[in-house]
Amino acid sequence: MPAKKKIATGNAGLRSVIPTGLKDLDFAEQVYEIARQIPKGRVTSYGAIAKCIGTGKSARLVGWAMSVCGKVKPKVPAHRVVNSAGVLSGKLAFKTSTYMEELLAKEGVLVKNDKVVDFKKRFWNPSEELSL
DNA sequence: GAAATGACGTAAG
DNA sequence: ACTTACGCCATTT
Repeated sequence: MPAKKKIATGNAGLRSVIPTGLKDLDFAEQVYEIARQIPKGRVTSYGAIAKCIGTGKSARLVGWAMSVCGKVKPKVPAHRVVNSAGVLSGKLAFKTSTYMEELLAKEGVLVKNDKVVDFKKRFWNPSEELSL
């Protein structure tokens, strides 16, 4: 019964980057809000974010939201979000195919063969850390 | 409107 | 660890 908690973001700019009548602007806002709270040097997964929001099974939608996050301001640390296997599945969406890995390395997160090293230890669970 | 697509996830072989 | 298959849901064709 703890219905989803609405997070006030005021992402007015988001409207302009989303094409036609997007229904889940609300969803996207929450995804970004959580993503921005990922501590430096930590990573999380799409599914974890989806679960934290409450949609649970809509991990794909989190990925979709991230695909347009590059146009959103303030900037979203999308490089800290990987899939459940710890793979940098979205690295191709960055400026260069190595940019995502570089950003992570810069924050102390080592990436080997497109996968986060010690992913389990680096994993940051929003549902727990945000005390939801 | 049906079929395909996708920065996903879990289960099974 | 890798591949196949299925479920999920908004967007695109």
